[in-house]
Amino acid sequence: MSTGSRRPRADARRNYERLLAEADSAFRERGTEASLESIARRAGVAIGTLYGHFPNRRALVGALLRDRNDALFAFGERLLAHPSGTEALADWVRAVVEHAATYSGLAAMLANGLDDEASELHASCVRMADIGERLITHARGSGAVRPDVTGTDVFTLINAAAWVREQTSHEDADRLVRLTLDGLAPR
Amino acid sequence: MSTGSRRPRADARRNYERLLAEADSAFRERGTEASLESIARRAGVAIGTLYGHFPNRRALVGALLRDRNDALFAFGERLLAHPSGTEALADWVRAVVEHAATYSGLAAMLANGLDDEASELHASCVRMADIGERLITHARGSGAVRPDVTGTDVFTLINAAAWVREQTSHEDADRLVRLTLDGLAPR
DNA sequence: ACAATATACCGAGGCAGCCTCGAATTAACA
DNA sequence: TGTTAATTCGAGGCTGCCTCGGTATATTGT
Repeated sequence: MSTGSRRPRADARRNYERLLAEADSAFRERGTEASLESIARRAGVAIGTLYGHFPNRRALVGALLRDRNDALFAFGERLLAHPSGTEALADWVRAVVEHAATYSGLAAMLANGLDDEASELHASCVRMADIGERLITHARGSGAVRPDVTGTDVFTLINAAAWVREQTSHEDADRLVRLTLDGLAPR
Repeated sequence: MSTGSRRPRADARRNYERLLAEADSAFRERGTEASLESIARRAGVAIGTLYGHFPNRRALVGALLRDRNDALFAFGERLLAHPSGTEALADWVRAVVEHAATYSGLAAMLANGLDDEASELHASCVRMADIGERLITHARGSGAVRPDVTGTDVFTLINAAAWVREQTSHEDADRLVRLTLDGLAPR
């Protein structure tokens, strides 16, 4: 909210943090569609203040995800060195599904994030897709994956599984992942 | 809206039909979350009238789906006689995904319909799951499907693919279906 | 044709949520 | 301690959900 060279105001910083904290718990409890007004209320701040810090819902979600995303990407990079391409791929899928499960509604935001250039989450989605792509290449090297399978397929599977997990259960999502990953193998 | 033994009022019947027609086009254009007030407006009817005919959104969707559901189930029953269990299963999955794609948001309603006893769509979901179950058994007979694959897996795949189709594209959904169906086969 | 009556319609109104904007406040700095 | 730019506040306009009491009218029996 500042541009000049002054030190950022203490109240602004405090409110920013409070908003993040309340948003996190609201999103965990009620999903990414939780009321922004109630978040502001619980943070002890007027609604205008919330909008001052975060122009829209996506910005708020994006800010909350930044750290977690970094950790996730780091994990993905490490997986590229995994001896088994198949296992690395499976671990990646499971990790991202787990990640996407923190807030219900997140799967939809991620699925759309790839197209929507304007989104804060766009960069993260691109990064995720890229890691998936490289893991596929890696797995193909071990001959464990069909030649026609793409990074998009992995991204799709991840989003689908995350959504299933939101809608029904961990177990159903896991079964879908297992079955589909099996489907990736050459016949 | 009537309980007695009188002949149903002509205006009521007319409004009912108009509401259904407008709801159908609104849901096609804007998904199942389209504004009910705008549907009433476009049907030339007051909002209270809409609620008089359909106590809630689910009832409206349910009424719209009734015919299509019947056709779908009939198709499913016919598939049980298909010589190839695998093909029958694939055809079924594709048909239901197609069906669920008519309104965006429908995939979520179906995914929840299985649990939610109160829902109008509950019966349809049960029926769909049942047909899936029988098709799996059928396919297992031809040795084309692993013994541990369940009807729930099929239901999950269908919902997931329908959702992907809503969110991204026909193509992505198709690829997910193909890959996962391949994963059902014994190794 | 005309009541009588059940049936259906209407739409104001209460509630919640989104988002904006001008006025009021206040932290940082000199 | 005054100045100033940054930040906060919250009323208000908008849309949408849903209910309910009052009103209109289609059907029926005469």
